[in-house]
Amino acid sequence: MREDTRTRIQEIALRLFTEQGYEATSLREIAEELGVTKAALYYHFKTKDDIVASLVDLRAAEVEELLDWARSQPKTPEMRRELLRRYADNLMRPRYLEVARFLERNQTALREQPKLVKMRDTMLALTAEMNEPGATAAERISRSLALFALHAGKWLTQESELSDEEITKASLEVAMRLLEP
Amino acid sequence: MREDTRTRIQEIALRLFTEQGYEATSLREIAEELGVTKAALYYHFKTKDDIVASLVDLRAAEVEELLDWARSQPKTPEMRRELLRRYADNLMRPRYLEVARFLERNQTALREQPKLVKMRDTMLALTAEMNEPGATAAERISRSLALFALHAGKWLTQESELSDEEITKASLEVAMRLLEP
DNA sequence: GTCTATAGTTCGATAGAC
DNA sequence: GTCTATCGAACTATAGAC
Repeated sequence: MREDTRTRIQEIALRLFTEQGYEATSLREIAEELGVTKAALYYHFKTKDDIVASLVDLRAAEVEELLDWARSQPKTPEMRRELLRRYADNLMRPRYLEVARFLERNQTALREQPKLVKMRDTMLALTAEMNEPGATAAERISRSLALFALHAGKWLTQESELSDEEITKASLEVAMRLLEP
Repeated sequence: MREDTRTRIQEIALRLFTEQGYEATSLREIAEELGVTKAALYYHFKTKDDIVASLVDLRAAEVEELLDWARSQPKTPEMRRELLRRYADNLMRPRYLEVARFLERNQTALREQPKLVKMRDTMLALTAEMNEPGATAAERISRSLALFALHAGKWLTQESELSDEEITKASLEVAMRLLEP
């Protein structure tokens, strides 16, 4: 049985938005690849922006869940390590990683998307949960960078002979070191 | 005496491309802000893409110079530290940093710009110069991330109460730690 | 060097038939 | 749910006058 059209639109849009950029991808292209006309897309999504919103939703829920968890925990070194582990686990899910990459690459174009603005706030709050009030500038940068290191490994994969697993493991290792005093 | 028009076009384009994105910025907007018509822009630059090329040139020269220097040096820990210092110094120049930010935010839209493709190769070669042949995955990621850490501090500045100097100093500190075994 | 004017194209979005 | 047909608006780029 075939996937429903709505999901297929999301898949194609996600790929094209990531490869070419949001603005550079027209609804005509998406429709053509799906084998329908633009008008059909408008049956499933109110606007082009609505497609993006539906993609953000795929990721936002998990990040917010992670923030809720972090806030329920004491700010200990072990909590920070566990936070990185959980974040790395999320990044392992294929669909999630694809959305993350799409969002990374289209920050400017989507800077006014309300759902994305909210998610950015959530991410910022997440880094805040990794720092005590008295943390130094180097500590703040270092710990924020730790979260980022988990993403960074992924784009190195493209040009490298290393396996996906090696990259994931090594990224987590580097991230963990950034937490150490 | 007024700045020449060509330079003013570059300045306005750089700002708008960074704020709104390359695709989202039309030549009409640039022309309006400059107080001329689109046609005037076409006198100074052959295409919209040509404006980008001229902006990339502002940065590419320094990165290539840095690569040449790195290749002339033995791959020692001290050479890597010195490389970070030089890279951080480059980032301090205002115009250079602005171009870096513009390029970061428009990677997808500009992925086929030949000058940018070349500069990406140069950056990749630069990270390669930071690793011995036998380096582990974690070392490779860590050292590549060190270069990136210098950029990362900059976007944290926006939301922080920290001064620019503190950020720069702290970023270099974090980057240096990423070089350590 | 800068202008007006416009060609040529594409876009997001809608109306209405089936 | 998908189609045809079309709209108004925006875009890049060019031609030619001044």
